[in-house]
Formats: sequence, structure tokens, C-alpha cells
Amino acid sequence: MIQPRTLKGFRDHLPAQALARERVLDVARRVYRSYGFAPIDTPALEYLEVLTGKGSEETDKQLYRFTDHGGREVGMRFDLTVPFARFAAQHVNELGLPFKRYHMATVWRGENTQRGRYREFMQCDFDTIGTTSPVADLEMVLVVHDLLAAIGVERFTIRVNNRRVLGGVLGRLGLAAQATGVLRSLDKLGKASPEAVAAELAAQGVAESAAATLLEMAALSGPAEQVLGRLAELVGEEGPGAAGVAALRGIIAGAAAAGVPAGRVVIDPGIARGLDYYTGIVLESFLDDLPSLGSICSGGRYDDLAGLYTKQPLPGVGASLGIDRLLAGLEELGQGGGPETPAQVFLAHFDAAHLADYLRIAAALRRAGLAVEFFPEPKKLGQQLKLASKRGIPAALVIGGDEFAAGTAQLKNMAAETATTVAWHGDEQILLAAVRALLATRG
RNA sequence: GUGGCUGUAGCUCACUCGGUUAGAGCACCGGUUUGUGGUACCGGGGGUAGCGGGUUCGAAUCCCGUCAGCCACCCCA
Repeated sequence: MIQPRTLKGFRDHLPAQALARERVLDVARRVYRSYGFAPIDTPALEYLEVLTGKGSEETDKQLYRFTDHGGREVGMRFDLTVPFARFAAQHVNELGLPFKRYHMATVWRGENTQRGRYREFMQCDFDTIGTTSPVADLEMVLVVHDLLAAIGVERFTIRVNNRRVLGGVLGRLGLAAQATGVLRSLDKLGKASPEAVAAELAAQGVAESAAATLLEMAALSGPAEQVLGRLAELVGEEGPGAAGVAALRGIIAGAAAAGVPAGRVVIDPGIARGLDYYTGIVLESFLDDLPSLGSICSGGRYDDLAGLYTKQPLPGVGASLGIDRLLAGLEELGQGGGPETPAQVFLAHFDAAHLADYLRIAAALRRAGLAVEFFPEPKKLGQQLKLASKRGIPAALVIGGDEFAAGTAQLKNMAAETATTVAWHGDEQILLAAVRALLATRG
């Protein structure tokens, strides 16, 4: 016997989880489309050179790679941004700019697993390329907000920063050259103590006063106006830092104008993110009740998406929802419960002699858009109802020989444990109306 | 990838110093005289104790390896 098992970091999805995932995907699709983002898709497999081109050592280590049957060196995509860069370079001329796309697909990373960290998981990306407008930046924040709100996440916070603020402060402190190391250390705040981070900074040759300034900046929190005020002092009157602060001001004002509840979007100067290609706004979002899960939706602005593949500069801004991490978080918070079946109506298979009638009834209900589960065999009624009950199907129709003779049907409200008799006399529209009325009472 | 913790039925767990055919609750399947669910009663299936090896007269219990989950680091969704 072969032991049935799955690879480390790869998971099966039972109906309850798969349905929860599809619900989130449906919401994401709807929200993305509501802003005019268009769907694209790309292959799971790419030429290795396409994926490793900009490759940091880190992504290189995580890449699933192999030689295919034709001797080609190939790799499985580890995010949706790199394939999009290739895609954009290859198709700009057909797309027109600015171009807004969303892409929801599976990616693979051979890294060590943990809660909310898998080797196979889905990302739901959206990007706007071909414009440097702050409106595009703002729109990203709005999409993230609408997305999490529409998914039904009860408590979340979108943390926003701007790389130019970080750059500006580092510049004024004369630390521009060692930005990467400094940012990496600052990023540990929240996990490591300020003292530990200060020590790490000192080890990099950062002066004590400069370190104090950086720590103060990264720890700034509170009302946006207050944080922005202090940041403005730290970055000075002019230069990139001041521009970054102004941009953040615009984001806060724009989010408010668009109706985002105050407090959902906060300025967090400690957000540095993937120190490589982000150049402007950066954002991360967290579940307030489970911050240790990490960011569930992150992104930012980049100067040049596809420089590796084309000479045409393609600036853009985008973010990615980690749907599997989000679902893991919601489940842990007890917000993940849901039905085990999409069926809305259970049609009991009572009397085999009336099979044709059952098929006609099911077809009529399905044509009307209802999800109908017709039991495949004329098993004992009690067992059929037990299954319907366990699955959480809200409505059940029981129609046996007596009912057919009388022109009636028994319609059960499974949750309320009640039943009504519907006189339909062969008219499926009457049955349909009765079922719809029942379903409507439960929202 | 590095370090640590964990691994007994689908799930949550038990098995006192290693000692006979590894148990319970829930879940699942069936029944309670053949047309009605979530309650009750009765019965049933399911575990070579993740897998492999070692120590021992004897291991779920000790040791090693491996696989997997979790935690920290790294990085990130």
C-alpha cells in the first residue's frame, strides 16, 4: 500500500475550506473589477532565466526548479510580480498605458513552513503600471481597504509608509550608503527590543544620536496628523523626505475623502518592506487580533517593473493579498466557519417510481439559479434528511407518493426544524416561489 | 536553510516504574417492526501508536534516522 500523504507545505482543501477560499476569491474578483482592474493569467512554469533574472539569493534558494523533458531549465513562479514584469514587457504594445490588472493564482516557494506559511499558496495581486500618479497609490490603499472589509474581516489595520521618508531621514543622517543594513535592523522593531536594535545599529557604525533618531522615527505611532507632524520635522523642509511626507499626507486625506473609516489606515514609519525595488509608498496590512500572523496584504510603488526585460520604463504600484494566510488567520480567530456544501435545497429521493418528477423539479429549480442536491438513491428518508442536516443545507423538499397524489409537497426549513405543505399541483413555479421565500427568511 | 518542541483512531485525548488481544468521548456507518434530521437506547467499522531501524525476554513508552506539524531566526503572503 502507498501511504496517502502530502508534501511538506502542500495541503488538501476540504469542502469547508475550499468554499471559504472560493468566497474570498469571489469577493477579491468583485472588488478588483470595481476599480477597473482586468484579469490576466500567466503560466505556472517559466524559463528559469526569467525568474532568476533579478534574483536575490533568497528567492533563488526558494525557487522550485528542474530540467523539463526537452532539456529546458525551468522554474515554478514564486510570486506573481515577476511573471507580470515579463508579461508587461512582452505585451505593452497591446495593453496601452496605464494598465491595471489583477491576477489570482498559485505560487510555490521551497522555504520552511509555519502557520500561515506554505510552500504552495495563492496570491491575489493587483497592479497599475505606466503611471506615477499619486492617485494610483491612493487607489491601492482603497482597494486593500475595500477588499478586507468586503471579505468580512472585522478588525484590521493598513500600515502605510513611504520609502522616500526613510531615504530622506537616512540622507540627513549621512547613512544613505548603508541604508539596506539600517533598514533591515529597524525592521526588527516590534520583535526585538529597541535596545537590541540600537546595539545592532551601533555595530554598523551608526552614531548614537543618529540611532536614537531612527528608533524614534520607526516607533512613531498614533493619530496620522501627529505622526506626520513629527516626521516633517525629522525630514526637513525640502528634499525627498519632505516629498514623501507630503505624499503620505495625500494618502490620509484621500482615504478620508473616499470614506475609509478613520483608524483603518495608519502611518507607520517602521514599515520598510522588501528592501529591493520599492521606491515610494509601501504598505502592509494586519489582522488586529492576530498581528503575529504577519502581513496579509502588502505592496508598494516601484520605479521600474520590467527593466530586466525591456528598455521601456514601466513604473507602477501594486499589492498582493495572501489569501491562504488570511484564511488561516480567520480560521484561528473563529471567523472561518462556513457551510460544507453550496447546496441550498435538498430534494429527497423518496419514491423511485417518481424519478422523472424529481428530475423535472430539480431542473426547474436549477434553471432558476438555485443549487439543488438530489439524493442519488431512494434510501431511507431519515438517513437522507440526516445527511442534509449535517451538511447544513437550509431547505429540503420531501415529496412522496401521497404528496404527488394530493398535488402537494412538504417544504422543510432545516435550521428551524419546521415544515410547511405547499400545494403546487405540478406547477414548479409555485414550488420555486415557496423555496425562495424560505431561503429569503435566512438572508 | 539553522535551532527547538511535538507526532497514539477523522477530531480531542488516556494508557501509573517499558510488561498480556492500545482505551474513552465526539465523529462516522447501521439498527430501534419497513414515509421524516440534529435528542435517547443498541450494535458496528476504523489504529502494525507518522514511517524505518536499534536497545530489551518484552516498547506507544528508551535511543538513532526519516517524514510531517508548530515555535524562533531568516524571509515573506
